[in-house]
Amino acid sequence: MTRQRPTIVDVADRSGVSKSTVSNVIRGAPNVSEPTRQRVLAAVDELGYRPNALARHLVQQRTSTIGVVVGDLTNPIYSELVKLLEQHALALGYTTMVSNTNGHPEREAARIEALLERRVAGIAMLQFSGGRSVIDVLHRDGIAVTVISCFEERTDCVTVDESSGLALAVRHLAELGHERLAYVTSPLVEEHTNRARHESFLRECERVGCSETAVVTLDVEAVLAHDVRATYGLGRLLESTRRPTGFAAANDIAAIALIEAAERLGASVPQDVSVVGFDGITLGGLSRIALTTVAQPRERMAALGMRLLMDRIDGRATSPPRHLLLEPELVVRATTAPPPDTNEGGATWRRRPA
Amino acid sequence: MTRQRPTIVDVADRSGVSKSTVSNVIRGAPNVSEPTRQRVLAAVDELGYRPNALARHLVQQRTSTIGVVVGDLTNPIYSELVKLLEQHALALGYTTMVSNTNGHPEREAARIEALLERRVAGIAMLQFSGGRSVIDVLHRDGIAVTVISCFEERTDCVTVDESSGLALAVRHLAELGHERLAYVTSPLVEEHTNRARHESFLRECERVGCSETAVVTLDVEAVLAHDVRATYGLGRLLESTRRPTGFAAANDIAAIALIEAAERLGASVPQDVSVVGFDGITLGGLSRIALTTVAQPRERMAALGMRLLMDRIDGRATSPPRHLLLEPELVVRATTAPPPDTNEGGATWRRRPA
DNA sequence: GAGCTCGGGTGGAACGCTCCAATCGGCGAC
DNA sequence: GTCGCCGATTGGAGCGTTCCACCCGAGCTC
Repeated sequence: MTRQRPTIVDVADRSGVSKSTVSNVIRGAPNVSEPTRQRVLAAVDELGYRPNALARHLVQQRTSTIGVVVGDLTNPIYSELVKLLEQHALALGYTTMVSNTNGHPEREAARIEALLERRVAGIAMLQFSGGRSVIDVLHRDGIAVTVISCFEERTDCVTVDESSGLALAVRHLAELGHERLAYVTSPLVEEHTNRARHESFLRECERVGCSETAVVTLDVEAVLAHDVRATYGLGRLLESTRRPTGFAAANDIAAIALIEAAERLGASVPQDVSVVGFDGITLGGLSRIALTTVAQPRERMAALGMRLLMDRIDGRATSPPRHLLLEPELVVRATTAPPPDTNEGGATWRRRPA
Repeated sequence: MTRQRPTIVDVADRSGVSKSTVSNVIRGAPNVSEPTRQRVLAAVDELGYRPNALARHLVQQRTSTIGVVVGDLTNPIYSELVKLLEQHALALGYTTMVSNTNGHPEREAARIEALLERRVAGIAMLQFSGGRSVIDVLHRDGIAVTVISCFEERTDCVTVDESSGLALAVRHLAELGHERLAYVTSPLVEEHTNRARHESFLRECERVGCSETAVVTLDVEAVLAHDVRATYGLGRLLESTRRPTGFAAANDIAAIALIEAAERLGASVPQDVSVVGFDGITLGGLSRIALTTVAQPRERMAALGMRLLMDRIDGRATSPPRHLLLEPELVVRATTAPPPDTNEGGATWRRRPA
């Protein structure tokens, strides 16, 4: 730590050229004779010189860093998306700076501020913690933004068609014979997205002629932490004689938490209760889980999202926001089945004694 | 994009003070009179001024960014660790820059290079993709480094005591009556770590008097993608009459993949085969998985790791690397049971016809 | 009233780079 | 022999900050 880091002039001195020439060599500019190049490269090596990106970016007035803002890195759908985005960014010569907001609005605002101060070239938002007001901040700044995996009117975005996604889920349940459906969500699902998905759920319920619906909000973390209080609400719902038999979830994690909670309450999935997730996380494919779900085309979303962002950064795209809507796909596995036969006089399921 | 971003001198001009005073206000330096402060703040607001961290960091010769290098962000244990690390960093006034290497050595080298060019204050390594040679690069650079969740002699590190972890797993299986054990790993587990865990496994097997051991290497991604070829090796092993009945895995994901593969081959867990994981990922607690595992104390690891790193960054810690060894904890759930009774003449399990 | 202190404020030299305009030496053409 | 010409090389301004040394004037002490 004592010794100073070598700079471009140290390299210049050592190789007997000007700093401009060193710069030319480093940046691979043309018009540098081969012998000079070699001499410079040798000096770079001997001194252990490493260019300072801060200085470079400062003078160039642009960075090659892209900010990625995500609400919950722990949710596999997001960690997978982040991974893909990083891959694409890297291929385009950019580095990503991932910010996890943990669902805290203040944290989100702070992280975005930090990204802007660092003059990132663009920002990919995967989720909003503090609602859409952050969009105003970003707009005012004039920075390139792309929203991925949830719809946003005012910026470029690439999402799955949520209403058709929920429609797939509801129709699947209806076709199996379910007549009383419920929408499952968690506090971690951002409000706006949640509302959109819930509305789509209701709309499709109406369309298939299902008039009885319910909503379950599960505290996913509490359920996974085996906190019994987290299942009270669901327990009450499942005890009613006209309990829902089909559940469409806002995302796979909520669906998995629902299965966990339901089974802990003594109901079996899919015999007593059917569950459809939303996202298509890899772990849902495990045969022990075998989650029927509405899968999002992650690879395409990441690729297209990065493309939109690049278009903005390069100024290729102009004012009107572009919205890309992809088609989701229903993946039928083993958490859905026909509802229990209720003709024999009421629910077949009985709450397991505590 | 057309208008220039306001700089500190724009603010100075507008508020009628020098740029030094603006700087003092922004940085919250003392010796600024209240009226002046207000005037400057007003100008900041009107112009939408946002300080440029690049310039600041350049002149200060240090950044408030910490690099986090991780092999596979998709593995829950790592995404959870990254999340925790980011949280701690944020609390200390630092921002993290997460780099996923996807297990590619060249990618890892490139990402570390990018971090160093950006003059990060320190680097937290969660995993090595290209082996430990990167440590040399980091050492030569003289940057603060802390390795978290895998042991590294030459730098500060905080890990779980792997040999005692594997010992817990093996002893648990032995106590249940298993006599033929196998070690399960995947190509994603970094070589060094893998070797250490395997050796610990063998050592403890010997200690408990189990002389028959085997190794299974599962391509986790292929198993999850339902690629039958990925289970061939395991199938052959399970067909042998002296097949192992207890499996200790290098990590939870490998354990889960083993369960998946075994069950697809027709074996039941834990009736035919017992499995112990390593990591303690949250999803392992789902009752449908109920993975018996050796849990790492993630929170403590992240907290201590960040502390070690900060000590280095602030120059508080001096030369000799500090190694923190935490005790892992055995969490017994439902993937382990006594071995099937083999006294009745051989394995009870029979391969499910294809 | 001379000398001091002290709070508030300022000028300017860095920080390490890029990039533009300018320079410099051959070298072939006239 | 002089004149462009052209490739290789260089000086220096500037990117937006921080921070140190300095300045200024008001109030205090003796």
